[in-house]
Amino acid sequence: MEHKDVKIYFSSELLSWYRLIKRDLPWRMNRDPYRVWVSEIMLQQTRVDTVIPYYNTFMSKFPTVQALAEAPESEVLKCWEGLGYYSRARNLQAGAKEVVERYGGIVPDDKASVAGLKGVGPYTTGAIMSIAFNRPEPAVDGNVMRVLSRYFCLEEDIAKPATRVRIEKLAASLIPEGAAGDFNQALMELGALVCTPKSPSCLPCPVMEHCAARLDGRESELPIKTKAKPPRPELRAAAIVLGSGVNAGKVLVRQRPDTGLLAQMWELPHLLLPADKADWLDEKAPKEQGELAELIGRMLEEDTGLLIRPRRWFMDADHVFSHIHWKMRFYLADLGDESGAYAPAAEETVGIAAEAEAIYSVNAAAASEYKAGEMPSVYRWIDKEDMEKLPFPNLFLRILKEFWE
DNA sequence: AAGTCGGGGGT
DNA sequence: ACCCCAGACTT
Repeated sequence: MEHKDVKIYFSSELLSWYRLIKRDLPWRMNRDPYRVWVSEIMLQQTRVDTVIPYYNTFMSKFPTVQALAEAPESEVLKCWEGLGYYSRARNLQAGAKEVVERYGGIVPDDKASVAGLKGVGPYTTGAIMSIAFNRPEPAVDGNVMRVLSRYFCLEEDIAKPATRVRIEKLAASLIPEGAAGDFNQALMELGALVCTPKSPSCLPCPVMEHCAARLDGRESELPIKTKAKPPRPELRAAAIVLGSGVNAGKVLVRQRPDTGLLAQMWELPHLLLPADKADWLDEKAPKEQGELAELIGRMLEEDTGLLIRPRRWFMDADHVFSHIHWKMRFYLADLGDESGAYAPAAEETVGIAAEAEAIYSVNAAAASEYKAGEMPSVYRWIDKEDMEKLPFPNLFLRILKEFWE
């Protein structure tokens, strides 16, 4: 069969298949460009099943572009809590404000305008233009690169940006007349349900007959993708500081800086330790816990002006981001008097070693993720009800929930 | 081109 | 454990 016919076969069979079996998803209720836009932002690097409940909550809380544009940012972030990549939420709201101010609250049927919105890159531009407006623009995500790599037996590394650009041109050439939205969704639906990353199920595939990778018996070898570097480990000491007096029953939390990792989210106060102190978090070296506890206490005292006394170990927790692996140790602390001290087991050594002092001064200067002069000054005492209002990343949410149970 | 940005589910 | 996910942005 001619190459041209292999392409026509692919497009036509895939489109028919999609129109028969497509899933009934909340954002497919209609083609409201705002609904499409929100769904595509949420779906960036996030699975459909994860997004669905967030999407429903988000749309009921912010049903229109105007509603989103006018909402307090903390409410938007709270709706995004646990979904990850929080800059998506802030960029989405910035985009909503731009649509209100520049386009009268109507998402423009114009590629350049859509592409100019914050958080909207090449994929999302194509998705919005094709799904909401049925414009013949490609929408190439991980699914599409995988499906097309296999069907056409492409051996380019899909981790390279240049590959996506090339596949975009191929994808554009496959769009059937007048069916851009359905076809682009069909490609992704196939990648999500049939042509999956591992062990693709070729038998039910609507285009298996002319799939080059399958005909070569290489469907499980494609696509080719260089693997990512493993996340670097970071050791962190954290504290759950219990309030007293008017703050009895409350815990000290702080808001992160407005840029960078977990920007503007709330967290329990913590401190980065040098990488060569891995044994400090080794449970086989409990004698070091006194030093670690004193360290986090002193950092918090300096930062808050409060007299903070770590009392005992609470729990250890690991959390893995894409590029960092946090190994955390949490201490319970309170606002003790000068006589208060960390209460170690009998065999533990209490006191602050010279080494610990050195680490502390490094951290206070610049060694944590906070640059000098950017230490978070926003501390707050919260109870369980306050926790429901402020946005926390999941790692701290889990600790707080465990603490209050 | 490489690094920065979350978190969870599948295998 | 490792992989990937309806990617975008910064350097």
